[in-house]
Amino acid sequence: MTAGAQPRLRADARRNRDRILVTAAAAFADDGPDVPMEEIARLAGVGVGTLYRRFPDREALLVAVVQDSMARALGRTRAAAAEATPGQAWDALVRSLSSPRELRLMMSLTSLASPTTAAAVHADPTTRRIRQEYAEVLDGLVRAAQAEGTLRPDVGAGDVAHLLSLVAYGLRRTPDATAEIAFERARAIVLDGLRARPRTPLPGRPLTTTDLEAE
Amino acid sequence: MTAGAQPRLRADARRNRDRILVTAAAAFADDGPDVPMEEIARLAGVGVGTLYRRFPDREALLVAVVQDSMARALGRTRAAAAEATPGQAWDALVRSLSSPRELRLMMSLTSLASPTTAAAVHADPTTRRIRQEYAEVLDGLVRAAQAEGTLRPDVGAGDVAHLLSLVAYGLRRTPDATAEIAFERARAIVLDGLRARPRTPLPGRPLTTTDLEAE
Amino acid sequence: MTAGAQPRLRADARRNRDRILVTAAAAFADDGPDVPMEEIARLAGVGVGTLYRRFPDREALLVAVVQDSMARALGRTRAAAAEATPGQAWDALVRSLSSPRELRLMMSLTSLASPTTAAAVHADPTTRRIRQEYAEVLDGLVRAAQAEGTLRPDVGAGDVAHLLSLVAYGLRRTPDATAEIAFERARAIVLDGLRARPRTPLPGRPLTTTDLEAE
Amino acid sequence: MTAGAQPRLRADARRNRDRILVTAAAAFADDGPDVPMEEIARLAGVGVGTLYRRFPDREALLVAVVQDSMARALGRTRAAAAEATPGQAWDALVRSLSSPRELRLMMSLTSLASPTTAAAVHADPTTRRIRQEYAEVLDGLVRAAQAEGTLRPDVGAGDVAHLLSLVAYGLRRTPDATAEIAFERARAIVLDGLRARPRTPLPGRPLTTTDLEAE
DNA sequence: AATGAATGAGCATTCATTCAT
DNA sequence: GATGAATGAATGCTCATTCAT
Repeated sequence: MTAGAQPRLRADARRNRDRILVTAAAAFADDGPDVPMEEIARLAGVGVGTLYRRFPDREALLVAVVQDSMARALGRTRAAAAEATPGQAWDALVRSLSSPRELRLMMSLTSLASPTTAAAVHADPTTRRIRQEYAEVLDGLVRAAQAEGTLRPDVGAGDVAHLLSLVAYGLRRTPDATAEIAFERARAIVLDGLRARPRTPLPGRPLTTTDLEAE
Repeated sequence: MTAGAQPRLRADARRNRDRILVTAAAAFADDGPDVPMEEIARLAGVGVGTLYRRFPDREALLVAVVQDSMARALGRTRAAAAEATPGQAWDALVRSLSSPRELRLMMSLTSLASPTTAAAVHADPTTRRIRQEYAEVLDGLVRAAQAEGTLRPDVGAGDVAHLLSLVAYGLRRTPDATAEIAFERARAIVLDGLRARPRTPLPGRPLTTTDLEAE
Repeated sequence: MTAGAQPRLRADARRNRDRILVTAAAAFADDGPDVPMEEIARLAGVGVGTLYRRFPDREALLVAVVQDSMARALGRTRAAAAEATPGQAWDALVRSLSSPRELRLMMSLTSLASPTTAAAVHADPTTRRIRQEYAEVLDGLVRAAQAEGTLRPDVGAGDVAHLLSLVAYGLRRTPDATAEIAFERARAIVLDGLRARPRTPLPGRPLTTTDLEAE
Repeated sequence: MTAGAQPRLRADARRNRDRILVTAAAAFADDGPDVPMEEIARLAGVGVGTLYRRFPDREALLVAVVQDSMARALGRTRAAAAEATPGQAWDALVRSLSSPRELRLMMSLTSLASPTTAAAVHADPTTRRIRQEYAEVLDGLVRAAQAEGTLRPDVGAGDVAHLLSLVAYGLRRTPDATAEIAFERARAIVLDGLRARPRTPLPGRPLTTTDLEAE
């Protein structure tokens, strides 16, 4: 699932690396890109030294987490595209956004970190490659959906990616019923904005501003 | 302009306070919620001591900046609502989102700062009051727009606020032509999703994923 | 005595700066260029923060100490040169080496620190200037001594500086009677090697290897 | 070549030990006594584990390197003494200083390392023994040279050793033509200071201070 | 025996905040 | 009131050393 090119690690080292990655993703998601490295290590149940042996500094760790996250999102989108029977591109598009926490993590890590770090993520070759492939898959879906007449013809894959990531970003950190609903409603409205013709009923009931107050 | 309750400051002190507030807003917007206090002071042309005399700690400063920002946004929305001739509620809604950098700052300061700080912003009474008034105004606009048949009837002010803030959030830190276009297109699409019936042509040309890569 | 160009410090800050400089010189001399910054701060009776406010990092501190030391040595040599009545250049040369601990510190800090740091010391403009002036004064003394026939004509100021610093380096860290004698004897022998003609009796008694064992 | 008392190692282990020793000597010479153990291991082409199996800690390694170096220097001096035909003690003395990098390494490792380490080197029995034998050989040469009238009678082996090591120390880390010349000139001057009577022409041309600036 | 992974203590440095001038 | 100096807690990172594979 990961995209690194490490020459092959000893089984236990591999296990540690993975544990660190998972823990770091959660920690970043919960506390932002500045969580103390020591806390990540503690949560992963390893010493700081181990953390630093695998990831030379915070930036490297962050890049790795983003890579992992992007790779997973790419996998999901690819799968959705592959399953799409002819005339079902729209559904594939919708499904490609179906587990948005990944997207949210990517976005927040990329855009909230220091400009330097953001640039590092951007410049990383593996990251570039994944983004590239992601763009291709999405582009295919967009054209197909436009061909089948479900997606409005005046948008591009960039618009779609932008909107989808914004919606994903709307997910609050704390998983919470209202947040979930707010997310689904926002998704539906945006999809409606993207759709070529019809209009679907929104789930749940209209949200009040108070609904959003719960953090 | 500000919403605090300071007893009344000497003219120069007042000037200092305002300068700090403006500088801090810019600094937070540019470098995130962790800019060193000393840098803010330097940029504002005062000593740290002065900064701390006005704002007992970073959190207080942040809260004040958010307050200021929200107050301004509320003012704008209120004005838009007031000007709205009957049958023009939709336009008022659109205009209420017309200077989105304010919104973006509010959002990022509120949601990106540490959970503790976010909670502090949330709990602050002035902040609560402004949010409350904001909700009322927005609610009025929403109902009016739905009455006049321009806004879909199954959404609430919460949905609208949520979506508008997401779109605002999409503005990248660096002001950049593509980012601007991306923002306007996203806004148009979302508004289309919100609109009761018609459909408007999007500005610019369809974005490719590559368009978004710049930054 | 110092060569910095600070715009003028508050009296207490100045006092602190000087205290840090003196303490650091002693600490470097005793424990080498790697003494913990915290220990230097502690010895100087200030917090680490204060140390870092004056000297942005270890390298800057080291450079400042070397500068200070070199400036002092230059002062001494200049004074010796100025007092030299005609025909007394040799004595001036000898006196310029009369408080060699300064020299020893300079040497060890310059040559024992990491190559990077050594380069930094070397590149520092103030350091360059002092070295330049030092070279000029020494050169004058060398020519004068050769003119008066006391210094062998086939050496240059570079040779003299090299030898004097080596001899100075021979001083052990711990001030100790034998080390003192060893230093004086070595100086006498080297001066004899440099002298045009005569030969002077060495002070003290012949040293055995055992004498040098005391560290 | 080494002076340790290891019970007898398997051939490959022996090879490893020697390789480590040689590599460590070079690394210490190049980067000072603080080179990371891991780097030494890497340079020697072994794992850290192996390094630690042979030398329980950094100090032990350092002591071993110094021992090796001293043993080699002793060997050379002994050979010089043995070859000395009657009336040639002076030349033997001179030749004993002929490969000074060894000396330089010994010196810097002994005197630049932390006081603790220096003490350890000092206290080590093998080291003591070698130093003892070295003192004896040197002492013989000194007396012989004084008997044949080439060495001034008022110096002892301690003086000679002190001066020779200082001169050796003058060699800069980077091998460099000017440094080489500076070393040779310094040696000649010191020897002149030690010589009973005559005076030899110095090699090369007089050095300027600028000559020494390189590095 | 060799390897290289894991550990954690140690040190450099930064920055929020307090306080003397 | 303003200033900027001093403080020290917090955190990133390195590296000697130990130990599982």
